[in-house]
Amino acid sequence: MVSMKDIARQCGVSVATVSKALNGQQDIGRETREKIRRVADEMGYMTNASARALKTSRSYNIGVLFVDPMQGGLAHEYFSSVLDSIRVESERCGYDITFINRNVGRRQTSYLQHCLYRGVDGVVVASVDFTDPMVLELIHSGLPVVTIDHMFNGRMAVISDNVAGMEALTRYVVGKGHRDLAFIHGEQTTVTDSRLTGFFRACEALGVPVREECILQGAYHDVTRCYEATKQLLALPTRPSCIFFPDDFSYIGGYNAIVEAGLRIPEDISAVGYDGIRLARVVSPRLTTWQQNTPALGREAAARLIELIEHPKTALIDRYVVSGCLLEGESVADLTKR
Amino acid sequence: MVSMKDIARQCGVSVATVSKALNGQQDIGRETREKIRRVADEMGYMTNASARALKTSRSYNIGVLFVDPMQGGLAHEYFSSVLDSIRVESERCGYDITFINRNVGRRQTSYLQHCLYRGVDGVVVASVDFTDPMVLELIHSGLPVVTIDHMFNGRMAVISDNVAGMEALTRYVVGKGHRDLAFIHGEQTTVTDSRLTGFFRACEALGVPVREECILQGAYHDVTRCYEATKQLLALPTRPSCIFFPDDFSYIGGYNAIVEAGLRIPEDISAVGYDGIRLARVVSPRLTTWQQNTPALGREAAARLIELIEHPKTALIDRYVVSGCLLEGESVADLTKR
DNA sequence: TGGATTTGCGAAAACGATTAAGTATGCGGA
DNA sequence: TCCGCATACTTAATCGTTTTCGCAAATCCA
Repeated sequence: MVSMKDIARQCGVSVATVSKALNGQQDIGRETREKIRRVADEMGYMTNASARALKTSRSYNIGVLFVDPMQGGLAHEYFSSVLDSIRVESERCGYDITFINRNVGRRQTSYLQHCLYRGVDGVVVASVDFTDPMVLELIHSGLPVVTIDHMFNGRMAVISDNVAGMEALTRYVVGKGHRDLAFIHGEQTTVTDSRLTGFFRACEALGVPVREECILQGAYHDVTRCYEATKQLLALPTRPSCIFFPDDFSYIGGYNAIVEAGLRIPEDISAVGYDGIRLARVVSPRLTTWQQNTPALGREAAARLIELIEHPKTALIDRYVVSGCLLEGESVADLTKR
Repeated sequence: MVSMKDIARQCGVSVATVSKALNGQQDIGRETREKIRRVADEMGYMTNASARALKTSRSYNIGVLFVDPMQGGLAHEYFSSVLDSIRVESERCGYDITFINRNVGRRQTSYLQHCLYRGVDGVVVASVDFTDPMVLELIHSGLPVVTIDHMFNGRMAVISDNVAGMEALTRYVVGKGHRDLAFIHGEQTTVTDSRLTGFFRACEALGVPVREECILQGAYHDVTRCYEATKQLLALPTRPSCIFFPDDFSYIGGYNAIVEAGLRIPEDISAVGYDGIRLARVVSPRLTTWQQNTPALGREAAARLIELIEHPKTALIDRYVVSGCLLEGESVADLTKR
């Protein structure tokens, strides 16, 4: 590896001069600077990130804590999409990302220790169990932190508008004339709570009664459980006219149950998902769903974190809400025209 | 941050002693070692990765080059699954992973330069354009490298058995009595070539003729193109009895075309995919496909790379083939029983 | 012309670790 | 008693940068 020392020797100057020339300091003559840069290029010089980080305490590395409760992990398009946009935005700003885990060498440590070990400049925390003490330790450690889809006092948060999104989706469905809704929700999490809130808020506002037996527990991304839940709903004396699924993927389970029962979507029963993953656009009939703006979610999280890292004094800590939009498919019947 | 200096002061020894005690060197007294370790724990000491890397030239960081030609990127479950298993295995061995990209600071560089910048100990190269000069530069740089699904002379490779997999899948289909096959393939890549080879090899061996008009170009992960290609196939004077799709996801396009034509799977026409992603198991009818062992692919790539890094003398460079397995669904009719 | 100021560069310390080489101590054996 | 040799530690150099301070030469102003 060619280092500044080599360039210095080649140019007949000191390493200090090389450093300053390469970093654009002002107290270097134009000619010297140009010569140094040219020679550096010719010799294929590249900064040594470790040395720089050691000296400056800035690694240009941001940690990403991304533990998914139910294995699957990146298999969920929602997560992989958010991760990818975090990566893209970080790279655009000159940062690399490092997955925060509990190993360093052959030992186990905490997430925070791993961050200290790598000297990350900040952390994006997403899709974890926000009650895990180790996660909380990290969040309250003083490191610049941005959380996704969860809020902490005094910490930056980027959140998807689950309440507003579900409220809008519900209003859309009701607007199509549906008055008997069923809701299969995911595991008990902040996100689930928000979506239920949005759902009930819309129903209440629009004067749509909700039957208790039509609110069922399913699970995100779980086709089997949603298949079961759907069968349960179809077996009711009076069938709901539209079913809300935890997400687009789990809708497949509902779809199967519905087809199996000899019913058609949307003629006999309507359905909506949540997420707006690619699958929703390609199934037939196309699924009506609420599209979360996952690219913006990741991008904003990274951008806010970097803002926080680079301008700790002026960056104001607050929550940033990312809005989604309705992805209208063909899975909701228009009852007003009948 | 508490450093070795702090521990040394606290214990009344030199930093050298602290370093050796913490790293398990032998020339330190038992009592001293224990005291130092205890104090280090109490003070919440953590190694500074930058300092260590600077001194030892080992970063315990492996680079992952993962550029997907057609955007989507991690959205493709195949890739995200491979990536995740690379990550898991690396972490198990005490390595972190860094995405290799072309930015450092606000400048553009080559992939190789980025690797030098971060001082990665080795690189896994997957899912890139293997003809890109910048990729080749990296592969031939002398850095420890493992490629996935592509082979270079003198470089370690982990590859999915596309030839054998497709051959086995084809044999299965033919075994079910199908004698008129259609094959929609993906873009021209090594992987596509291998699959076509496997397909034709099986057909030839089994004496199954293949009609020219039944080999069509589709695209991986592209529902629309496969929808079109399928329509084209269905419009033929005599319909093939089974269609091979580029992958499980693009099959959805074919499925839609088939349903639209008023045909049923597998009663009227059969279909198979490739990959074995989750979707294949949850659509109805379940898709018969070849399941690639993506967890093993990523795991082996990481394990081999680390072997190469840690034992450069003894690790033997070769190719490692990961076998998949048949994922039998309900999308292929058994014509032998008719 | 002479003093003040600016400009351009170098010397050296520091960041936090690792490691080769050196030193003090204790102990056994001849 | 003295040598030899472990044992347990310290000293000091080093990795590649950054950055403060200092200094000489050049330039400016009166």
